[in-house]
Amino acid sequence: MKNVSHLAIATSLFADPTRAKMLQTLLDARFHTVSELAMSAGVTPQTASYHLAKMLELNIVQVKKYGRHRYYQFISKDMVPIIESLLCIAPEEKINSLKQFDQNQAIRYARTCYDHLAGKLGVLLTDTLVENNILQKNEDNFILTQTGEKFLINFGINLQSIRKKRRSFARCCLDWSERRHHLAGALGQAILEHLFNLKWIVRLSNTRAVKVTSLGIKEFKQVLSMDLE
Amino acid sequence: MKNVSHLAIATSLFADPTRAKMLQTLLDARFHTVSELAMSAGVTPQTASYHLAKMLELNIVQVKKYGRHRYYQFISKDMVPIIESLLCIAPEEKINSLKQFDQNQAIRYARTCYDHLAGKLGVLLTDTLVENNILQKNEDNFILTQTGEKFLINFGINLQSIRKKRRSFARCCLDWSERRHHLAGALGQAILEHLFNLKWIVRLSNTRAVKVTSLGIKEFKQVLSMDLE
DNA sequence: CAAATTTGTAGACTATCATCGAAATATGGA
DNA sequence: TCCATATTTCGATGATAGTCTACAAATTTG
Repeated sequence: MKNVSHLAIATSLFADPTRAKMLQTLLDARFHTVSELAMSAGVTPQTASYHLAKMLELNIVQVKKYGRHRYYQFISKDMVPIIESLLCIAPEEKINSLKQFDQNQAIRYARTCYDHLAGKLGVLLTDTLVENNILQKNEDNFILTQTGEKFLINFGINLQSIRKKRRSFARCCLDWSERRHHLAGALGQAILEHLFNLKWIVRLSNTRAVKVTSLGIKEFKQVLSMDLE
Repeated sequence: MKNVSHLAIATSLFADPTRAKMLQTLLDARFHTVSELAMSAGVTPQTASYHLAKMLELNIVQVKKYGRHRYYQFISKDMVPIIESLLCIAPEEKINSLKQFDQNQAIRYARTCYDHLAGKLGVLLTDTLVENNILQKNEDNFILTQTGEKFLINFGINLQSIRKKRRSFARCCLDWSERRHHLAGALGQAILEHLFNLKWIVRLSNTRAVKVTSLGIKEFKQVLSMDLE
């Protein structure tokens, strides 16, 4: 290969449909085997292996070996906002089947954006926190109000340990499907984890979409006045 | 083309070395002709024309016609942080000639990041504004202090008109060459424009690198205590 | 009006990349 | 130890994209 612009090398990672599918699968922050990634991308394990070798070479995934299984995961969260912002400028995807439509709707409704909640639910939750004066929007960040501190402590969030983390506390993340901001950062991560622990939402297999449980529907309404029905 | 991931479509724009070069040229926010872009990318005008057609189709550039010249420019600033963040994950570029080394140094030293100042100088200026209590860093934003308001008004910045703009006021932008933040947003734009107007810095031909003038060296030192020698 | 310049289009060519089948390697289980 | 499973490697193949030459179209200049 000739002397090539490094921008092209970086983006060529995403510029193949198969790799793009695999990368979006990896956005659920879980470990995935070669076979799983092959299935989700609709290619053979040989093809998946070829692509994973490329991503290893360019240091965007890491691999852990357990017996004959290889578990792949993103090396760093830095990829996440890049991928989300690339999705913001991506053209609309054509839907060719009912299954694809359902999957698309599910992803748009509620998904993990690596370690925080995104989609319609993520944006609605963020809006609700702002409307209830728990958070205040300030350009590309959210500020936690005093009212909000009380509420979150009461809700079960350990603010002290979150504040110790060396990362953005309450960052805005531009939601590609809603084209508005949802809450990211350490607080976004803590809230997502807490929602899983409370079982208001659950993970699904083979997708980074998440499902609101019956309990969740009830509790979102009771605790946050969010009507999800 | 088969049913393709929209992420791949979006990123394929950047994933070709020629297009990547053209896009980085366009990052200087100026209009460029087909011939200019062809030259900066090292291809024939026909090849440049082919690539520009693709970018037009995917709505990232706009074209204005004046006689037989076609002037291309980015449609939106939204591409800029995406490109900068992609450059953050890009591998280091190999330097094969002294000229390339000089160009690389110039770009790293001081460049326009579409409409604000980036590079070593951009980060140093930002640091200086923070150290002198003109700005305060707050996660992904800067806050203008009262001291800072007085300073900037005195410096010749029209804060009132900037505040009216519907965009981020003083956003952080991650500098790919320094791997630290420089000031972006409406304030970043105003300061860059003002530095051009004061002739402390000047644009160069065929590059988005900017040059600090002799006057600029003097004034940066006198007004901001920045030693650029 | 002819020549020059800029840009776009068509077609051919080349290089590169992604794919899979077959086979090899590594590991686990019976 | 043999068989099964997961993954990687190799080689072949086909598809696609980017390139340039040649030419056409639009506009400007002399």
